[in-house]
Amino acid sequence: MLDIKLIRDQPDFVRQRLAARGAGDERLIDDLLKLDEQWRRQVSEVETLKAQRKRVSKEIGALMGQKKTEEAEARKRETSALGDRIAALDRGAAEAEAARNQLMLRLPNLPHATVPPGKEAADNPVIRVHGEKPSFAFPAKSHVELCEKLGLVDFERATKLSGSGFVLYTNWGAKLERALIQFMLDLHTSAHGYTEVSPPYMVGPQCLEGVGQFPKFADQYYGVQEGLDAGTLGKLYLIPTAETPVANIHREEILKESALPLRYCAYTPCFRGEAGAAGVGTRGMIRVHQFDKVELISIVKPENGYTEHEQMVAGAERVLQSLGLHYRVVLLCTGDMGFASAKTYDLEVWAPGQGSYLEVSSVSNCEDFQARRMNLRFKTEAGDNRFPHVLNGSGTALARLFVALVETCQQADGTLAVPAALQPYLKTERITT
RNA sequence: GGAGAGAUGGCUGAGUGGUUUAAAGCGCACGCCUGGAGAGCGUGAGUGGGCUUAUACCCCACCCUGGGUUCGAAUCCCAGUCUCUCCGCCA
Repeated sequence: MLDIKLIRDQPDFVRQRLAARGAGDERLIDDLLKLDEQWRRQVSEVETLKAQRKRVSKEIGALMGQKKTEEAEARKRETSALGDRIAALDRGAAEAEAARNQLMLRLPNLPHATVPPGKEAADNPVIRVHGEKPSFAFPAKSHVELCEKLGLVDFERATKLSGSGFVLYTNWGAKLERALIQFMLDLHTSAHGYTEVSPPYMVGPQCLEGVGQFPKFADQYYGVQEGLDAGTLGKLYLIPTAETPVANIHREEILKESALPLRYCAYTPCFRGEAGAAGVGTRGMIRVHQFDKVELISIVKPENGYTEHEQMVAGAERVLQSLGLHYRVVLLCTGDMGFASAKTYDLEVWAPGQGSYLEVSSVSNCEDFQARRMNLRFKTEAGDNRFPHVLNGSGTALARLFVALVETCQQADGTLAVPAALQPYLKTERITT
């Protein structure tokens, strides 16, 4: 959520920054200012009346105390109409405020000044490249073929269980998935200072609203119903990312300044409806309804937001480096950023069998956008309550990492050479049938 | 799922319709006192919003949430949420 005071004081600046994102949201600013103006007018009017009512009620109380019943009754009659007027004005003000807030919740974050202008993914500049594309003395196979030959994934039976977009890891595939999760958690908690948490996989709608997934993108997530009780539908949602529960851990709290920075690391499965994405990358496991991910969340003082951001990207990169994967870091342009983000880097890992880069991490500084929605604050030494910066980054997402790893590690004989970093977890140097 | 109890400020806890702002205690901050500390004394301190150059003044709202009754609600009425205890079921 943007700061209403910023919108009031610098509407042109806000319009300009929203326009840079290219979604046309800047047109909402006029409506919003109109509603805000209306709300403020009604509030100050109703508050005057409330002050009056309060005064008279006290006088009536005093008269009653002095047994001046007749006078008290007379004052009551005079004031009886006041209540109705207040109620009517209150209702009008509440409506204007609610309408204003609905608009506020639908406005995306403003891009940071260092975000390059652009319309789409093709406009994202590559910031750096790590390593080189591996070359093979044989034709590189796709992960689909490798996984089937080595029995790592059973695509057909996954479909039998849950339809398309689901993965059944089997044997070494399941072990590899688990090894990757544990390797990443260990790396972030021991080397990067994150505290491991294991959150609920179902959350209330307020958590989705808090991070900016609701209300605008409500059609992309799975709502849960308890048994046959349709009345419970919509009370809980399957998390689309660990960001949803973890960033909300301290919602509605006022943290001590000394508690910051807070750094959390969590493994969770992620559930995504991917509505409208049918047919796009559905082959194999590039785009699925359920995947595993290790997520990083930082809550920091605003002045430290962007150094934390760089540090978080470096932490996610370390995962790919340790696994010997070739990747590049991309800075998302204004038109390609997520709703809540002010600045985002994507990590794209090379998948030889696909002949393309796969997005395995997205690291964003949402500045105070989410903190405002969650009403998460910290109290400074001086006693002021301020909104912290909230950052999230994948560290990293599986399924796609699995794909890139399998395709990168393939050998001429169709087996996989396990990277040194994973050997302690898998207790083998080679994955064969 | 059944039965009961409860939800008040950072914490404990009083308050069942009014006459000044939610008593009191603990904890907290500052000051006085002291060589220093403690005790003691004094002062202050919540959150959001409106009005403002202003974190000043003034005003409004907030005693779990949402409705209602009333001139007036922490207090009365209705609905809901959550927590705790016991029972049942259960990994």
